[in-house]
Amino acid sequence: MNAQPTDASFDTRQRLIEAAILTFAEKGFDGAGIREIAKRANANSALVTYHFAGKEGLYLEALRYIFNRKACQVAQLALRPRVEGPGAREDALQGVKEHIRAFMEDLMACNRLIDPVEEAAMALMAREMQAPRPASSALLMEHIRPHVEHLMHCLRVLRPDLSTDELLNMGLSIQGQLLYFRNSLGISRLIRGNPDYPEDLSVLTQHFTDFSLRGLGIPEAFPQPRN
Amino acid sequence: MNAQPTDASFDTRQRLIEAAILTFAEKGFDGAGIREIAKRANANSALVTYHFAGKEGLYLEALRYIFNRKACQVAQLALRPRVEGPGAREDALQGVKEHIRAFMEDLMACNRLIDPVEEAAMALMAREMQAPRPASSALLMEHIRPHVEHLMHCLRVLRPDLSTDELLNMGLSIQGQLLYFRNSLGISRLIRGNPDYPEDLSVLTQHFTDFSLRGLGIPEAFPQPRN
DNA sequence: GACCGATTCAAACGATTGATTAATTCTTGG
DNA sequence: CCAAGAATTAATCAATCGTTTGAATCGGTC
Repeated sequence: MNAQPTDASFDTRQRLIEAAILTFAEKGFDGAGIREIAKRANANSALVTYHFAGKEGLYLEALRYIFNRKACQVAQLALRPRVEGPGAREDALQGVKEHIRAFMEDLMACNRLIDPVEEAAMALMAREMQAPRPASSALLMEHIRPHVEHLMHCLRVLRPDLSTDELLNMGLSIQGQLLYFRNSLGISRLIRGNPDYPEDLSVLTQHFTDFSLRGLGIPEAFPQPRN
Repeated sequence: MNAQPTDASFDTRQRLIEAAILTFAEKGFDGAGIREIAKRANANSALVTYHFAGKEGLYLEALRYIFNRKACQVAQLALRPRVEGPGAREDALQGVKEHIRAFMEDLMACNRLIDPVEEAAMALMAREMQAPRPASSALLMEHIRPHVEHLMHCLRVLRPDLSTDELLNMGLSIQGQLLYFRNSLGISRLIRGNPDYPEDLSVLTQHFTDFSLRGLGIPEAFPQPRN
C-alpha cells in the first residue's frame, strides 16, 4: 500500500482556494468561472471537481479557509466580558466598542496594505454575510453566531431593561450600519464624489461607535452634542 | 405611411417588464434568463431584443418602470421642509421620521398584501440599491439623489453644528440600518428562528426611528432610557 | 525496473446562455 | 383589397458554463 492521500497536491489545493477567494470576491459565485479560477491558480480546471467535488465545494472550502485565518480580527475577539461585579458595565461597553472596531477593520481590510488574498477574503466574507448562499448559510451561522451572541450579551448588560426582541433590534441596527457601509462603498463614493473615501478609517469607526452607543441609549458613555 | 410605432404591442412590452421585475427580483440579473422572463410574460424571448435592445435594456426599463410607480412611497415624499422660522426644527424632525417610515414601508412591501409585481418591484429596488449594476447606477442616482438630499437637509437643520462629512456619516448610519435590514431578512429570521419575522412592521419602524434620533443626538426628541 | 494509486492534463460533452435570422402573422393606411 | 411596416414566431448561432472522460505523469513501494 503506497501513495498517501497527501502529497504536493496540498499546494495545488491551496492555490486553487486562494484563487477562488480572489475571483469569488470580485465577481460573486455565479460570475466567477471555474476556468478563470484554475487559470489564476496555474492549475487545470478539472482539478476543481477532483479536489472539491465541484464548484460549490470549492466555494465552501474557500469560506472555511477564510474563517480559520488569523487575520480575521472578529474571530479573535475575547468572547466573554465579565458579567458581574462593579466592572461588568465597563467591560460590556468595551466589548461593544471592540466589536465595532474589529468589524470595521475586518470589513475594510482593503485599506490596510496586506496581501490581495487577505483583502479579497474580507470582501468575500462581507459579500457572504450580506447575501449568504443557501449551501453556505449553515457554515456562516456556525462562525458568526458566537460573535452575535457576544454582542447581544454586552447589550444585555448595558440595557438590562430591554426585552430580547428589543435587544436584537439594537444589534441589528449596529450591525446594519457596518455591513451596509461595506457593501455600499460604491454608492457612498458616488454621493460624495470622492473615490478615495474613506481617507481615514478611524474617523468613521469613531462615528459608528458614537452613533451606536447613543442609539443604544447609554448617555454616560458620551458627551451630549453641543447644542 | 402606415403602421404607427404604437400598437397593441404596448401590452407585450408591459407584460415583459412586469415579468422581468418578478424574475430579476427573485434571481438577480445574472440568475434570471431571457427565456424564463418571456415565458412568464407569455411572449417570445426574441421580443426582448426587439423591444428593449437586449437583456440589459429590459433591466433598465424595469427599473425606470419601478421608479415611476405610485406605490413607491419614498418617491412621493414632500421634499422640502420649512427651513426657517420657529417651526423649522419640528418640520425637519418630522422629515426624518417620515423618511424612515416611507423607506421601511417601501422596502418591506412584502408584508403589505399587494400584488406580486409591486412586491417584487420593491425587492428589486432594494437589491439594486445594495449592489447597483454599473449600467444602472446613473439611473439609480438620478432617482435617489433628491431623497438623499432631502434627508441631508433635515439632518443639517437638526444638527447645524456638524460638518458636511459628519452629516453624511449620520445619513449613512440611518440608511444602513434600513437597507441592511431589508437585505438580511434571511439571516435575521435564521438568528431569531422565526420565519414570520417581523410580525409587526410598526414596532420595527419605531425602533429604527428611536435608534436613529438618539444616534443623531437629538435628546429632546426622546425620553431617555429608563435606567 | 515494474507496478499502483494519486494527481494532472487536454479534450470533449451536454446543457444553457443572450442574441440573431428569416419566415410568418397582424395591423393599417391608401 | 392590397402592399408596407410593425410585431411575433420558431429555429439557430456562437459562446460559455460546470462537469466528465481517458490517457499521461508523478512519487513511492515491492
